[in-house]
Amino acid sequence: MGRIPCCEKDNVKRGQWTPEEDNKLSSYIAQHGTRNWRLIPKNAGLQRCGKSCRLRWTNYLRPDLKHGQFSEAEEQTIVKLHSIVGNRWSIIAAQLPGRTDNDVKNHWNTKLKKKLSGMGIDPVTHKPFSHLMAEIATTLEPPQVAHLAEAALGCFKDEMLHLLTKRRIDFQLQQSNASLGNNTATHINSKQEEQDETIEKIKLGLSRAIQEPDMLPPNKLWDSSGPTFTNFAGTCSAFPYSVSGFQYEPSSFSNERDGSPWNQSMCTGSTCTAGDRQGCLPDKLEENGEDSRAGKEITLRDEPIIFNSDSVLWDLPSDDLMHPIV
DNA sequence: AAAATCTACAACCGCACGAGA
DNA sequence: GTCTCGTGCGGTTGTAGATTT
Repeated sequence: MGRIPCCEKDNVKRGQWTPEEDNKLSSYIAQHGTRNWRLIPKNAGLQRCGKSCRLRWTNYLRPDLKHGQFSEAEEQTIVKLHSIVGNRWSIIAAQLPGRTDNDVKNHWNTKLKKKLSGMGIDPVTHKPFSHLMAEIATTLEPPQVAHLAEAALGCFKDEMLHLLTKRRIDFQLQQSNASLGNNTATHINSKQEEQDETIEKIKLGLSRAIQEPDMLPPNKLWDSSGPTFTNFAGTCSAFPYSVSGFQYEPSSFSNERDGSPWNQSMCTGSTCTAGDRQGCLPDKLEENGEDSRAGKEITLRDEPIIFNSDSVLWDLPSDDLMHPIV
């Protein structure tokens, strides 16, 4: 037997809410509270489904909501928490006062994912793409590695060319050239040179990541004792360590023990070993039982809850958390 | 100026859970 | 234990406005 619908779909209005509807809902809730969502539309004189009313209230009308842009601190919190809990938007939103899970989800999907990708970081694993490639490369035979490198370079090249030829960048280059008194021809030449140089740097960085044996110990790819992404980034300046207006905040990820800003983010991946978990976080969180909903205890496989009031959430001080994640 | 494309965000949908009968 | 109901959640879609061609 299927679930009965929450309302008769024929009789309810859908789509954008009007200011009048917002007023009706807000004033009804101000008087009567949010006790029974199924009854609220009827009693408030709205031709909406109760679920729609609940969503409208929780995501938009609630007086404690923030409606402005996400601050850099909020973005960093989202990135950090996402690297730990994944797409558990309600958990992430609980740490951001005035933000809803829908807000956080939308912001992640529209902006943060792209920002991370633009920084060469996989938004799913939170690992640098180059290291993912290198990790894959360790499982391949040398001829296959060559093909992989070719394919990766193709992707990088297309992406970089796309980015570098964006109108906005042209405009910025044009402005800087204009201020130097350069003409259009030199502008185009310098842009082409910059593309070529960038591609060469990508090639160098990727080949190093794949070839350097020390860089990727077979069974402990992200070991804190190994070479760091900082080193890699140092050899490949085209790989953006920070992107205008946004940083992956190496300082807050910084592991005092080895000075590597990236090791902790690397620990989120499937290759993170038990030893690596000291001071970093698990590759995957496992919940007690099958429930993956907010409010449940989150545990490491055999380890105690990682979120307690004294513990450090990565390097996010516990004070930064609005609500303990349990 | 108009069409095409992109972006951001609101809203919807279906599934799952917990509480209570 | 089972069923119903209310609610929470995450994924997806729709769309208005902005930007680019």
